[in-house]
Amino acid sequence: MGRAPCCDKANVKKGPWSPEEDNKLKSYIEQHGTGGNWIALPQKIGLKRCGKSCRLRWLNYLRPNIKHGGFSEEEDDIICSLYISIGSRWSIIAAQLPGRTDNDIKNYWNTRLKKKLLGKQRKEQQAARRGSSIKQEMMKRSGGGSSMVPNSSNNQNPQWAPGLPPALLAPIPYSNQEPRVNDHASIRKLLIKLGGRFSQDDLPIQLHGTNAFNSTGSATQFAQAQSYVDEAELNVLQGKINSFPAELDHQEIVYNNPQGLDGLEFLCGEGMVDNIRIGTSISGTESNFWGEMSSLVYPPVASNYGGMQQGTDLQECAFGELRYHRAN
DNA sequence: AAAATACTCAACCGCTTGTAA
DNA sequence: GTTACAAGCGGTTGAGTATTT
Repeated sequence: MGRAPCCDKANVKKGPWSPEEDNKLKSYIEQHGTGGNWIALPQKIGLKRCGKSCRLRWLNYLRPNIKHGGFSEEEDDIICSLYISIGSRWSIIAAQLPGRTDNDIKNYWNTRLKKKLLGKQRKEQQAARRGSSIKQEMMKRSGGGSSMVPNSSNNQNPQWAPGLPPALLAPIPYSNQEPRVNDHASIRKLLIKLGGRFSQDDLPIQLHGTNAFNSTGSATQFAQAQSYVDEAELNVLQGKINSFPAELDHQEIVYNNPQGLDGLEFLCGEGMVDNIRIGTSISGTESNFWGEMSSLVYPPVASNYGGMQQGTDLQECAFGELRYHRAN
């Protein structure tokens, strides 16, 4: 048995809003507010629209102080930075950009920002190819084989082409099987690796320097973002971890980042997750970027990440974090 | 000039979350 | 604790527009 529809679909108008409809909705809300019930609102004002549609129209277009288009470089940076930190939580990202709506940011990201970044990626790829062919040529001439020479078994090693992860060297992952899920993770990786204005180091600083984290509202929003990691997700995560093939144990789970974990199977298959460092499987000394990022972005949970980095049970840490945020 | 293709973005859909009864 | 319902959210669609061939 499915959910009851929120409105009578047969008697509801769809499609673009007319100026008359806009005026009706706007003037009513300006005078009376929403009345706390969007579903009832269209009937009150004689609009043949679904309540959800009214809400969306108001929030995205009619509400005062809405900005459209013309995203600044600063806004780009904030969006990218937050995307790295929290993924496609558009409403939370929008909360950091006054006058911007989640829909606007989402569209902007999907249509422009992502491409902008992929443009950077292509440049990096070209540079890498140039670099690797020179390297190969040099190796041929020197006659020396090396473990760094790519072959069928180790060309997913991130150490090959230093500074460029497999994600940048491989074709843009847009397979039929996993068309989008992994996109979040690979783009995040790209953002991190691209350096420059999106470099790992300046992200948190930049965010603190802007309005992103210094308002009380932001703290709440980020606590909310954290609390999205619920028990069910953790169970799924645990399942994924348990089912990891042994050869992947040098890779790193993106802690506390459910969207990064989505599509993990694919990432592992493609060798796109650099390091997995879970519990006793932790190895190597590379820094845990997500952990570090999160500890900077979400100061209250830093201790938990510390615990995880020392090999503390993942689930316990994550639950501890949940408890913290829910208690707050 | 016309057709094909690419791009943008407003709006919809369906799922999850929060909350009141 | 359970149920029902509205709000909120992110993913997706499709019409309109711009650009390329």
